[in-house]
Amino acid sequence: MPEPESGLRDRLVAVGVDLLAREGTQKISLREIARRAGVSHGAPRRYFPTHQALLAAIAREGYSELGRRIGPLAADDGADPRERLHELGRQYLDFARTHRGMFELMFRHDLLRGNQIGLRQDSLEVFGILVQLVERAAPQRPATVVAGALWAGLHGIAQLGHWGSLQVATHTEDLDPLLRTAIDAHLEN
Amino acid sequence: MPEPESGLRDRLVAVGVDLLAREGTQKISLREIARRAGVSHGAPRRYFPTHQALLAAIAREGYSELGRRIGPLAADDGADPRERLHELGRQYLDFARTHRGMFELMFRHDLLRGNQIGLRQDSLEVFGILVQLVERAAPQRPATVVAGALWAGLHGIAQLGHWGSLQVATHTEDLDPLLRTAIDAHLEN
DNA sequence: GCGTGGTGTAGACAGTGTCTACGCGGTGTG
DNA sequence: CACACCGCGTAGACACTGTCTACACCACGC
Repeated sequence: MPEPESGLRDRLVAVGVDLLAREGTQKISLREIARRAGVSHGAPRRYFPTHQALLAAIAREGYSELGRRIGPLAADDGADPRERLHELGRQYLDFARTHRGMFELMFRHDLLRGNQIGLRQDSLEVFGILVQLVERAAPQRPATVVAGALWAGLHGIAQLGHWGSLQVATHTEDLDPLLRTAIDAHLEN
Repeated sequence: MPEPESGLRDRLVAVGVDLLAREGTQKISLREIARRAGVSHGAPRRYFPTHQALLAAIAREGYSELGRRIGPLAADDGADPRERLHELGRQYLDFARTHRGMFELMFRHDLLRGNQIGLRQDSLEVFGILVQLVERAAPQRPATVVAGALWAGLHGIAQLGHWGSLQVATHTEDLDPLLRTAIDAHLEN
């Protein structure tokens, strides 16, 4: 339940996030969100021109949460950068596992056609942290390319792993060996 | 237009594939497919208990097409297995680029809950080819794990790359450098 | 010749996203 | 003070969706 003291806009987003986490992707229809927020189905239109715009706003909350998780890992204390990357990967996979609906929503292609600016920029912020860590862990390699390939690997592990396709590779639910393999591969040379 | 001499079942699938390629993901509703096949909206129900079942059948055509593309690469003539892997990667990315709707459909999570057997097995067939090539290219490493990580990387590049998120890493539409980085990383050591 | 079953039609139903017209309560201005 | 305005939300319509059910039609076997 969202706190009652806020504008309807924020309440709709909060209800959407909650509903998405609790009941899954197919429940977050415009009308259902409005219903749970206690308003009529036309009300959201004051703040979001379309259903997709509301979904995009909900997805941004996901990026924000993800950034909150892995942001601190960019801090430049003395910790081993490679271990940091491992931790980032674990956080990424854990987020995808515990927030499946949100994770799916965050990378829905159709959400971005109308919302090029917001969502893509949010994801770039996350990507920036990855680049920083790669720069420190493997200074001799082109950081952005390696970080890109690494992110792709991470994302693929999350996507395919929680789908069940990779169980034949790992013979277990645990994706950590794959994560380790991917990170080691990209940092080795 | 599909050939007229076939059962309705096959025609529905063919129309769906065509419609998906031509007009995108949101156009392949049950009723629209039925309309384009020239039958009433209730007809598909004779062959597919639900809309998702029809979509799953359409997705299987995608796996079949993908297998047709990369299947020949498993042939054991004298070609360099690493170059073979490159070619496989290019085919994978090209397929994802030229069949975006289909690619998206093939990995939709909600399609698999009701169709655990079919779709997942199709994807495993593709995975098997990858494992064979990895075995030949890097015999000293655990093939299934490396192949899994590699597939994840490939898939992530396709997913994120065609989304635009990775343009900051490559500064171009060309995903080949990323592909090369990923393959080299996983085979090196 | 007559049931019978496979095949497709057609209508109903609840639900969806979008659009439009309408209220209602406050704020400011003449 | 009266009045117009305006932000905010309501309510109904519309076309569309997926699913369910009852109903024709037509070929086939008894």
